[in-house]
Formats: sequence, structure tokens, C-alpha cells
Amino acid sequence: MADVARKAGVSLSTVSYVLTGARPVSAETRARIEAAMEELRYTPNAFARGLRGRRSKIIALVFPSRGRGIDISSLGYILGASDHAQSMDYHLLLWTTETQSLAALRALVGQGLLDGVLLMEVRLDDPRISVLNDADIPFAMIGHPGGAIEADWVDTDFDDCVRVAMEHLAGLGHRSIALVNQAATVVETGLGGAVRTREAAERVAAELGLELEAVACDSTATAGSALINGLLDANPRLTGVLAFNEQAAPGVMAGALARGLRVPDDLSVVAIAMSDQAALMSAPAMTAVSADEREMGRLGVELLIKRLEGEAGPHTQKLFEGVLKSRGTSGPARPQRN
Amino acid sequence: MADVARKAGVSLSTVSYVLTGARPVSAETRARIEAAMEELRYTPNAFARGLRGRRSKIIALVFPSRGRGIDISSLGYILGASDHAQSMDYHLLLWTTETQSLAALRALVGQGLLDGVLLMEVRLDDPRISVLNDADIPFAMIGHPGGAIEADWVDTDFDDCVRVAMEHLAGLGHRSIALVNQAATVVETGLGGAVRTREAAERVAAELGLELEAVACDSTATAGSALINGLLDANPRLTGVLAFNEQAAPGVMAGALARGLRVPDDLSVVAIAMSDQAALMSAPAMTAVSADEREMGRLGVELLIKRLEGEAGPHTQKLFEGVLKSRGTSGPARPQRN
DNA sequence: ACGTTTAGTCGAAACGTTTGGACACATCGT
DNA sequence: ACGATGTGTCCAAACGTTTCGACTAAACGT
Repeated sequence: MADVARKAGVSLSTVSYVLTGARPVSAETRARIEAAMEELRYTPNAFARGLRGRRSKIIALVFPSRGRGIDISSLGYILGASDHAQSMDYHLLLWTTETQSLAALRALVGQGLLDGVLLMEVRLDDPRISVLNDADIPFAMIGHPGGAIEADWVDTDFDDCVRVAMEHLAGLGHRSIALVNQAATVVETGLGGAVRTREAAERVAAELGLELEAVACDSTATAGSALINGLLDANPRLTGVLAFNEQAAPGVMAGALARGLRVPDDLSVVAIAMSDQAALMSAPAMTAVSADEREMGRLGVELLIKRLEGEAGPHTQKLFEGVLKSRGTSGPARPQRN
Repeated sequence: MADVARKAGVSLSTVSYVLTGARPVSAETRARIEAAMEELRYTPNAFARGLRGRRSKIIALVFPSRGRGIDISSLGYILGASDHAQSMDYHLLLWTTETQSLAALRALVGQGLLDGVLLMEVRLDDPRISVLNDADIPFAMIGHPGGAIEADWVDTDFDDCVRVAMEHLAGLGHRSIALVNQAATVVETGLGGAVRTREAAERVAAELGLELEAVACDSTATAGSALINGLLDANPRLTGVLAFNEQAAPGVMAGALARGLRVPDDLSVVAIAMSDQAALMSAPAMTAVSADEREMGRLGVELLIKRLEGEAGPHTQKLFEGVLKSRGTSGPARPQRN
């Protein structure tokens, strides 16, 4: 920067002012400075900037997935968030340590590296929230905790998704349905989506007069396959599956197939919150009701950045409704033999 | 830090020395300082550190996917890289702008924010390499350019994958095979894997005396479906498909199904470099030959960090061989009617 | 007993920006 | 013609670390 100033024949501060726009600079001077920057290929040093300016233009995407992996559906959030951060000239740090390692999170935000944090995989009672509050760092969430909270968030409207999916199945004549939820450990730790899906399913099933069995299932195809076998053995009336488990759902289909059943003629499968990319990978393609993950990710960082740049206002909390894409895995219920 | 020093009754430098270990500190003093840090919940400021110390402990994962999305297989690299970076106490910045926006890349590295860069989606003639060389910033690659190069990289051994896959098909009696490659634009821009796969397929087909048709295909299920229809119309002898296109492969299967063909009885499909997670999502699960993406991502950052920390040595360049997982989409070739 | 090394500590100078206070000069309303 | 206001610029003080040189006291080799 000193070189630039010298070359343009101005002081350091003037160069800084054209960079930040904090004070007016005459058009002529500005041009000279910009030329000098161009010529010297000058790029401002991010650390000096962050140190003095108290703004880093870095946000962290906190996405606990260490070891475990990531659903393609969650990938949509990440991509939406990343793209938008990039277009807003922010850097996106990917932070994958587990929800329970609060000390690590505290250390991360304590470094002062981050302007803000975007939280994913939010639990109903999520301890990270108070860590962030204590650290006094702005944050937004994709997902939301139980109870009211003063914070920005976006989330899938699981109630809506479940309702749409179950009405779809009920409309096709299905009377007995299974909910294949996330893994038991996930449900037990109170992951928002998993808990809300279960509750909504029970509620809607009661309303619609459907028989419902809600079960957790590990996120593997073999678990899904084993599960559907057990379910069908125990309840021959079962004709519909509601799946909130991207990796188990194909297993459910495979398990049915292996039993000699056809999808959707003998068993219908409808997925919840499964991205198109994932739904299109099975054959036949999966009927699914989902929100636009990419847009949710985008809006998540938009809200966060708005907050960072001081356009305060009240907190935004937005539920995205589910839209049904009827593909090849749902059809009229097989008539009961009775 | 000043507070810590005051509380422990030492100077700033001494505190710094316990932090960095650059000079010895007596056990007693160290204990006092550490207690003070603990009590004050002190975390060193990342910017000041980066500014003075010339080490940021931040690396960028450059993964051009803006808008386009990410294959699940590529996700494996990212996760592997992220996990390992985290465990080595590095931060991982996700950078998704396109390969051709060199100015953006130059600006990114010019900021001095990064200790190093991990490059993905490497092209045979990749312009980013010289940008990084010019900027004199350490980097490693997942994938590798054509020709010899002084750099660390890991890559899938596409030659090996193709050979294993084609020998598998040939062994099952298939004589006429189609290669469903990545999208035409991707192949044309010279993405390493796509080009090497095509070349290897041609070479191995010749060796094995197989008939081969190599075609590009957009990364969507519908494109795959349309493609296989055209292919089968043009060549009724076709019984095997080699797919290097995660999203089109299920479309190929769906297209065959819609034509009344069965998989694998009438058409076998073998995927190249498709992650297990993706392969297990189709029904039946896809036969695939792939390398361990997660391990590749891990090794990528390991090599980079080694370089950063000055354990120089010669450059490491490692090809990961393909391992065949025979699942439900490959079987004996249907006998030709002639 | 006397230089020489070693361990342990301190003071102060960087690192490359942003920004508050000052100042010079031009413009304006009256 | 005069203070008030606004524009464009500069100087210097931060920001929170790391690290170099210097110093003291103890331990060491001869």
C-alpha cells in the first residue's frame, strides 16, 4: 500500500479512502491511485484489515458432520450458502466438528476471525446457541430450536411437508403407513427436523384416520432394507412409507423389491426433505416433498450478512413450505385382501 | 493478552513464548500464565497472529462448482479434506468460483489470508497452476494436469478404474459397450478424469477387442435416459454401459427400464469413480469401480500441510487404484440374437 | 577463578491496514 | 466581506500479536 501511495503521490490514508470509500476522494486522485494499484497488482492484506478494521468478511458454516458424511440434501444448503457468500464478497469457512464440542466452537469464535456464524443441524435444545450468544457474535441458523428465540433463521416447514406427503398417500388410498425417520441417536439428540417430522406424522395420521408406525432407522441402505422387511412381516396392511432418511429410502425400495414386491404397485414410498438430485438417483425416481434447500442456504447467509452490516430490524424467521414432486415411487394403494 | 500478562505478573513476550513455544519458559511461570489464560478465557486473536506471524493456518479448498452443484463423489474429497484440516488445527475455506476466473483466484491468494491452496477439478492444461506459482503460494491438487509437474497431488487412477471395469464387463461376456462420459463442455475443457477415462476406454477396448462408443452426456437423469435410448436404437448389440457420470447413470437405468429392458439382464451398467453413497442409492445398487475419495481428500491436505510446515522433500504424486464393488447392475451379457 | 554457554525474561519494533483529528481551500448564504 | 459549511487531503495512533536484541543469573568446562 505504501508503494501505491508513493507511486500515486498521495498519503496512505488517501489510498485507504479509495479502498473503503469512508471519505470522499477527488475523481482525479482516485484515478491515479487506481492506476497505481492496477500496475502494482496490489491486493489489500486481509489480516491487517481484519486487525484494524474489525471486519473480516469471513463467516463460518458450522455443519457437524465429522466422519459421518453429508446427505445430498444438506449439500444443497451448503452450496446455496457458499455461492451467496461468494457473491457478497464474503469468505465461507467450513467447520465440521460435532455439536457437542462446545469448547472447540468457543475457541473458533474467540479467535476473532469470524464476522458471523451460520449454524446447521440445529437441535431443539441446542447448546451452541448460548455459546454464540455469550461470545456475542452474530449468527443465523438453518433449522431452529424449540421455543421462541431472538435470532434469524430459515427452516423447512416439516409440518407442512409431512401433511402434503400424507395427504398424497391418503389420496391414493393408503391406510397404513410407516414413517422411516433418521437414526435413533439423531432423533434422541433432538434434531429439529427429525422430532418435528415424527410429531407431525402422528398428528396428521390421527387427523386423517391413518394407521401409522413411526420408526428410527440408521442411515444406510441395508438398514432401510432390513427395516422394511420387519415392518412388512409385522403388518401386512402396510402399503405406504414416508421416509425422512435419504440413504435408507433406497434401501427400503430395494428391500421391497427383494421380497418380490413392486414399487409403487405394492408399496409406495414418499420422501421428505430429499433434494431433487437425490430423488432422481433411484429408479424409479422418488416421489418427494421438499423445500428448496439451495434457496434456504442462500437466504441463511443473506440474513446473516444483513445483520452483520447493521441493517438490523426485527429478526426474520422463515419456514419454507414443502412442494410435492410426484415421481415414480407413489401410486394407488394395493387393494387389501382382507 | 495484556490482561493475561498482567494477571500472571509477566511481560507480553513471555506470554507469547508459552503460546508459540519459541523460547523456553520455566514450568512455574508457564503454569501461572496458563492459569491466567484459563481464567480470563483468553483466545489469541487470529488477525494479529496472521499479521505478524505470517502464518494463518487457513487453507482454501478451491472447488469450482458455482451454481452447478456437486457430485456426491466429489463430496467425499471435501469431507475428507475438511476433517483432516480440522484435526490438524487448520481452517478450511470453501472457494467455489469457476476455473476460468483467474483474477478472482489471484485476488484471493493476494490477500495473504491463506497459507496454502488445495485445487480440485484439475484440467489437463490448468491455468490456475501458473497463477498459484506466480503468487508463490504453496498448493496441492486433487487431480493432476497433463505432463510432468513439480507439485504434490493425489488422483484417481482412471486408467486402472477403466481397465478393471471393462475387464469385468468383458468377463461377463459383453462385446459392445458404451462409455457415458461427463458433459461435452466438461470433456472439452479438458477435465483430467474425463479425458483420461475416454482415452483409457478406447485403449482398453482395443486391447480387449470390444466395440466401444464413447459419448458425452449432460449430468442429468433425463439426459442419461435420452442418451441410452438413442444408443440402443443405433446399436442393438449394445449390452454394457460404462458410466463416468453420477447423475446420468440412474437415468440410463431408468431409460432402459422404460424401454422394457431389465438391468442387469438386458443391460449392464458399471460406474467409474462413483462413491458408495451414490452407488447405493439406485435400485438395484450400482456396480462401481472407484477409489477412496475420502482418503484422497485427506491425503491431499496432508501433503499440503507437510509442504507448509517445511517438511519439504520431493513432491508426492499418488494415483489411487480403483476397486471393483460388484453390486446389482452388472451381470452376464444377454446372448445376441444376431 | 574465569570466560562461555544456557535458561528465562523483558522491552520495543515490527506487521499493513483503518480512522479520528486537523488543516487548507473553495463555496455558500446573507 | 464574513462566518459557516463542505471537500479533499495528511499525520499519527491504534489494532494484538511475534520476534529480535539485550540483559541477568545460574551452570559449566578448564
